[in-house]
Parts: sequence; C-alpha cells; structure tokens
Amino acid sequence: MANKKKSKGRQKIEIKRIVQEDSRQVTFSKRRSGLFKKASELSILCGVEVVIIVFSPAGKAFSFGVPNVDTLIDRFMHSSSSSSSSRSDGHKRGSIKERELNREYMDLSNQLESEKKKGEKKKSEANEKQLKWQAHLDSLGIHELKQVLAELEEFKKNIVNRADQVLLAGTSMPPLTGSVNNNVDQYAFEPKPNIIGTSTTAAAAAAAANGAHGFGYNFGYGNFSYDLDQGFGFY
Amino acid sequence: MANKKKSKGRQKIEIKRIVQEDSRQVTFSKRRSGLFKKASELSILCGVEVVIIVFSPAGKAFSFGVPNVDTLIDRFMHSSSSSSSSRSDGHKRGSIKERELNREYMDLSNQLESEKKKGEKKKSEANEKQLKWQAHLDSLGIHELKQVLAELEEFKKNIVNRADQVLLAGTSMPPLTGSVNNNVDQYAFEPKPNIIGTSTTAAAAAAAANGAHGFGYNFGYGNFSYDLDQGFGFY
DNA sequence: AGCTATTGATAACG
DNA sequence: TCGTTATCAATAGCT
Repeated sequence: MANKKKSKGRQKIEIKRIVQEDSRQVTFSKRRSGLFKKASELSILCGVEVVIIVFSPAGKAFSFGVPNVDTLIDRFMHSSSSSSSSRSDGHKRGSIKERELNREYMDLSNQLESEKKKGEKKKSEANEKQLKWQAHLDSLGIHELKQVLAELEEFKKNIVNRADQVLLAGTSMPPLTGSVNNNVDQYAFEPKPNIIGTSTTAAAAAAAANGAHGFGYNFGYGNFSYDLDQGFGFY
Repeated sequence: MANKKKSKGRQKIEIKRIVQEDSRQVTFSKRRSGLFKKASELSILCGVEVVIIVFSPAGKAFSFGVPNVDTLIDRFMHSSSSSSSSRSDGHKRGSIKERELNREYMDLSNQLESEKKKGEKKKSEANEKQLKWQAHLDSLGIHELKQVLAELEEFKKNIVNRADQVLLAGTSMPPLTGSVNNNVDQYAFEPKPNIIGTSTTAAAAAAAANGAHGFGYNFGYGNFSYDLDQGFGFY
C-alpha cells in the first residue's frame, strides 16, 4: 500500500520547557527564526518599528531590529524610566491597561495548559499502578523512553541537591553530588525565586487535572509513582 | 441547503505595507499579539529570555519581556550591541559578546531571589499532595535521601532495559543514556513602567508553573513542580 | 469582538 | 543543519 507516511508531521505540543537538550536547541533555532520573520512582516505590513532581543541560556544575544536595534533601544530608554533598578517591589504604576493585558496572557496560557486535563479516576493500589507502569513502558517507543529517562535524570538531580543541602546544613559528609552528573541546577531545590507581579500560581488550574492512567514504583520510603497526566509523585 | 461560506477565510497576502488605514490597524493589533505570544512560547519552550519593543507610527511603544524588559535591555547594552536587520526578509541574528553575561545573569537571579514573597494558598487535592511531598522530602535524612536515590537508579535501570529491548527489537539507534542538562528558569511578571504605550510581560501561567514561583519539571507525560508557596506537587 | 477558510509555521523524521 | 511532510496554529476577510 502506498499509504506509507513519511513522517507524523507536526504534532501538537504543550508549551512548557523542552527537556531534551537537542530538541530544545533545534526548536530554539527554528522558532527564533520564525519570530524574527514575524517581526519583519509586522514592521513591513504596518509600517512600525520593531526590535527583538533573545538571550540564550549560554548568554548569547540574538537580536533583530527595524530599522536598527540600537536606535530603537535608545529611544525606548529615553522615553521611559531609564533607571534600571526600580523593581524591588512588585507593581508600581500599574495602569488598568497593563493589568488587563497581563490577564490576557494568563488566560491564554491557561487555555493551553488546561488542555491536558481530561480527568479520570485515579488512586489505585500500588501494585496495580506498577502493572500499568510495566504495560506503559512496553508501549513506549525509543524516543519516549529517552524522554522519560531524561526527566528522571532531572528528578534525580534535585534529590541530590536536597541531599547536599541537608549535608551543608548539618553534618559534614561528602556531597552526593560527586556521584551524579553534576551540572546541577543552581536554583533547584532551595526556594528563593520569586515573582514580582501578580500571577496566581497556575498550579491551581492544573491541579484540577486529577489523576489518570498512572503506574507506580514501590520502595522503602513510600510509593513512587509516575502518572501520565500528573507526573511523578509520592504517596 | 446551499452551503454558503461564511467567509473567504484567510487569503494570501503580500508582505508590503497595508494601505488601508483600518486594515492596517487591525492587522497591527492582531499580529502584535501573535508576535508576543510567539515570544512567550519561545521563552518557555527553550528557557530563554526575550524582549520585544514595537513602536507604532503614533509613537506608542508596546513592549514584551521575559523576565523583564528593562533588565534585558540593560544587559544587552552593557554587553555591546549591533546586529540589526531591516526589511522584509529579516532573519538575522547577531552574536553579542558574552563573558560577563553569566555573571550578570547570576546577579539578576539574586535580585529576583530577594523579592518579597506573597502568600496565597489554595486548597485542592493536588495541593495537599504537594504538601505531602514536601513534608516527606523534608523529613528525610541524608541516609534516606541516599536510599531514594538508589531506588531511583533502579527505577531508571528498568527504563533503560526496556529501551534496550526496543533497540534490539527494532532499528538500531544511538546509545540510550540521556543526561539531562537542566536549567530551571526563572520568570517574573513585571509590568514595565513604560510611560507611553502599553507594556506587557507574560510568562503566563505556564511559566509560573514552570518556575516563576519556584521551579518546575516538565515531564512529557505530566508535571512535577515545586512552589515557594505550595511546595511540591504534580499535576 | 467572533467566525471560518486558508495560509503559514513547525514537530517529527530521514 | 537541511529537506520533507503531515499537522497544528495564526490570521485575512467578513460580520
């Protein structure tokens, strides 16, 4: 049958950090390109000036500007409070308009996010979950398995971080970090980050997404589970 | 029934200045919106920082920035400039020198860290799970954490084994050992004090879930997150 | 501000 | 990184 598809074509994706390094890099490249193109079109179609700057995690800056980046940035800074440090505490001159816009984006993203909720039952015994997990594993392709592995790595790193933390705070023992892939994220476990503006922790909306097809892994300290919709967890 | 089309739908257009005042305005509005959305997605998907400024002919400035417009512009200016683009096909990226960027990035993070924390709690099932998880982790001593790690390793092995099976059974692929380069990003909502024009910042809910308040892990099949206010959770 | 019909962008693969 | 293709997402033209 000549119905052999050459590829699955574009698939829908959730807007959240791409874990796989290479995929993320590819997407970054493609989308940055697309973004610049869009900006270009906007400027031409509507006769407006646009500047975009993108900082990659590595610290590289990619910029785009019509008619010219520097000029526009200059103008922007002169037309607004150029004092760079004035955001120590949340909102300032919050106009109604900006508030609305913020909300707009919130809603927008919420839509994208809440799309993954097709809640079902949940909560079954660990054994049952484990069986499902096995079944699930069997159904995964190599790519998906790699994905899960990658995620697991991240998960592990944070436990390691937590361990290091404990060590630093208390007894003195050799850090676990040494035995694990370093490259440990600095912001991992210990909470410090904070948000400046509004923002209702989106966990709420997502939280509604109640369980589903999960599976679990039982061990000494509890039931470690992984849920298709909810991810890893302890019970 | 005469299947009357409700509209001609989208038609192909040339990328050149839209003459019709009204249409141009509408397009400006729509496309600007789309551009910001794309930027938001790029920042979330790839964990990068983005800033966009659009000057309307009237002199209004519309801006978008993750995590914050001013900060990024400052960084950009301090790191040098250049690299612009003009006209239609403006795919262009300019490499900016980096070096100090890392340090500045750190400073930025520290600033964000010292921000005030707002406490708001929501009760839901998921939230309870988060609390449980947090409590669980906190209660663990270094020894237990090591145990968890060990279990995690075993857990991983199972996945790897499964992957190997897949590999053996199917096409051959490169070794399956994905070390993940994690980079928890911090986003902040922060309306820019733009005098003229509207300013938006939108990491949106997805970003919040991804690390604004704490940090998040995105699993391909679910999420696992830690929030300053809500602790660990999955959804 | 909504609604489609289409075009345009791009995720998954080779 | 580049090319292909199937899909998904953005949006031009109307109301």
